[in-house]
Amino acid sequence: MPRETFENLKEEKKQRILSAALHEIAENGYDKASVTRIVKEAHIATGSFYQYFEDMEDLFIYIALEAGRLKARYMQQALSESAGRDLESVIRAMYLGGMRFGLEHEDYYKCAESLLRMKDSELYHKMIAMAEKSDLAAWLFQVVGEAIANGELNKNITPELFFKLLTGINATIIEYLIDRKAGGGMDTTDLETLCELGVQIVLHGISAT
Amino acid sequence: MPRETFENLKEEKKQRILSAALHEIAENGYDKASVTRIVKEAHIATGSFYQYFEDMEDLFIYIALEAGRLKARYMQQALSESAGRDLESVIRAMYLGGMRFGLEHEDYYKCAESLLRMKDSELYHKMIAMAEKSDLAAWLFQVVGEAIANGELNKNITPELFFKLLTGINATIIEYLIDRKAGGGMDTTDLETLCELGVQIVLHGISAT
DNA sequence: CTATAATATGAATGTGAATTCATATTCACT
DNA sequence: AGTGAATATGAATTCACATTCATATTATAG
Repeated sequence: MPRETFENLKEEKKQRILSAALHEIAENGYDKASVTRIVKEAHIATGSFYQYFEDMEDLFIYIALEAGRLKARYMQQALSESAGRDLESVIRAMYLGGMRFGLEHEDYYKCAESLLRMKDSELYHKMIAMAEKSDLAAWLFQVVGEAIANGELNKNITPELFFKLLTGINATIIEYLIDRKAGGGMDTTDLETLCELGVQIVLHGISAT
Repeated sequence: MPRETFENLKEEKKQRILSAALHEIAENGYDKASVTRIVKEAHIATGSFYQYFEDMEDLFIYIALEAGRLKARYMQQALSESAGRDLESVIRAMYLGGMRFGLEHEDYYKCAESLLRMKDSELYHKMIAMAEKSDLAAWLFQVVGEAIANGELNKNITPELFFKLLTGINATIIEYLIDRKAGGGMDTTDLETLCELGVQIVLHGISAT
């Protein structure tokens, strides 16, 4: 968690630092992000950085938690727009939330991705723990448990593998989406279409439905 | 490509260096791998390393190419065991080959993964180019093209997204597999079962078949 | 056995980046 | 304005490497 001094900063400066950090980490990933470049881009002195954060790790934690909170809001929003609480609806909400978040906060998304790749760091475990405590996870757990009990799912799927596949497929689609956006060819209908595609692939695979 | 001196080394020493490098890169990834640690683990002098390789990048290239060749062999083997050349058979062969490779050469697999994450490096592009020239890729391309033309696939899938999903799902399952192996609970039937699960998920999603 | 080339070695050098620290500036309050 | 606390600054320090180099050892051939 950042020091008091950071919280006390004028909003403008705070944002300047935050977006420089976000940009740097999104671009270079967790391991190669450099304090030197961040302070240069934010137009603050090197020493000031350590006035605000213990060290690099401290900054990472701040950004990771922020990303987590932000994404959670998108998830809740999507879930509140959703009609049912059946497996398909919950997956759809999760995908829609995730995709909107990734598209509208590309930097946060990339930072989170990069952090989730560092499977050994404490930070990774903190983020996983946080995600597992969310309402969405609770719902998913319950709904998947029921679906498995009812024999609705392929009998070899474990809940653990299910989650990995679910998030993996979502990540694949979000990255595809981000690339498409960078390439220029994107309109709003694409998001809905791709989201539905993701849901259908999870449920019914790549075959024509 | 390594220097002559490396090729001239006694097989035992060559393997010692190679496996130290493999281990180091698998453990710490492309960016954080350290020459110092490699030479320590391989019991050679720092200077010797530069007798064998131009620099770190040179070593990476060597390992990446080696991993590519090794994986290609697994793919060919799986494909040669396979009956048909239809979409399902080709996907199954690809998954089986990938999973055996990942399981039997965890370090090579992890190195390749880490390299494929560095989307900007030249090495990344070299590896992609290499993969795209393979027989398997050619088959997949043709078979997917036909399936799309025949309306067998979900109409929103593009070949590009198809490949991302295919490799993404495979990677998810391989990682699940590696984790399981590390945890101890693994026998040979698991591989076949999980491979089939992967194929069914790609084709028909998570629903009971 | 000698001479020459090839290989091995690890201390020395150079680099880039994180972190600290002594000093300067600004702020908040009287 | 005056005073102490909070904040800002960037040069100095450390550190962990990669890479080089002068020297030592080993292999090869005559």
